[in-house]
Amino acid sequence: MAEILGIGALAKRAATKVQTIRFYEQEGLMPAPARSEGGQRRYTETHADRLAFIRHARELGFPLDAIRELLKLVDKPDQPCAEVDRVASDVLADVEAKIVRLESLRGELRRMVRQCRHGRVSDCRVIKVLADHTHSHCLSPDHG
Amino acid sequence: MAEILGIGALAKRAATKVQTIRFYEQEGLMPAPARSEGGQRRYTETHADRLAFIRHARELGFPLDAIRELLKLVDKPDQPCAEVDRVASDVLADVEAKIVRLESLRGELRRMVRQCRHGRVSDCRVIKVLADHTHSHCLSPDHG
DNA sequence: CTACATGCTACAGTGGCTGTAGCTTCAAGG
DNA sequence: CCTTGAAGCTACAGCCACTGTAGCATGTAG
Repeated sequence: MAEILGIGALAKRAATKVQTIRFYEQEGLMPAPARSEGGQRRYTETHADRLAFIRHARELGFPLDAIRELLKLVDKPDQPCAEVDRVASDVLADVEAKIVRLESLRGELRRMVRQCRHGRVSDCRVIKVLADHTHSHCLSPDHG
Repeated sequence: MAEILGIGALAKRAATKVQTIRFYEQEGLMPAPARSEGGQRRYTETHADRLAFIRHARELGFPLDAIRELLKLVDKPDQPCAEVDRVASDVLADVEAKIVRLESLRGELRRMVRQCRHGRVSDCRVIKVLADHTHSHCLSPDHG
């Protein structure tokens, strides 16, 4: 154990790109690792764990700012986890809001596409709906 | 009728920012309008209609490239509208794919937040799930 | 004629990477 | 030991669709 990893090996483990790891370091999400004599980054298991944490959080929709906050909290393990809960709940609320909006868009788009009679552009329902500045075709006009 | 609009008035009508209109002109979505003696943009109803079309399409999730394509098609009203239909269907498919992904994320996040026992950070389920590199807590590990 | 609002261009910043150019270093084979 | 090719380095541009800012010029109402 206590394996030493080059940036490429670390990237492969976390299924990321090399540049992404350097970007996280630049952004303060990953700590600057030791360097070889020639100046190349040398990582440990600790780094691999941290990168896995970041990637998993990203996959779940946490923005980098939220992840930064979580990483700070992880270093204070005796504090209550209310803050952690809040960060996760914020991300959840954000995801839920996005779903609501996208479902509304899906409805409008489906109706548009369904009404298309496959005639000429001049008669196309899709074009007509899009050109309709009054939004009178829309079920809810607040998709803006 | 045939009202002449300054860029501010046009922006207000379309509920956009002034800069957005200039950006659309730069991107070739809005035609360059006439200018006043002093060099300020002077718009007509035609411009207002075109901007409304662009905004409505944007609200429905059409990317600018798709809108560019639609605007070209609008200028050929005698062609069949299969292309229009395809562009709209692509956007719909994109929206549907995003919904599927977000619903999966919502599931993971809800389970994470629900399992939080509101104790110490060191025991926090949210942190544990995120730190779990094996994704064994996840219903579907392919949220990446 | 004087304010003050509006408009102009040009450019930087957003988020989260990704790609490129032009170098240097590393590791394996001969 | 030497070469070769992969991998790494820094620094910067690009993606999308805007948004904001700086530093001026113009337009309009009183």
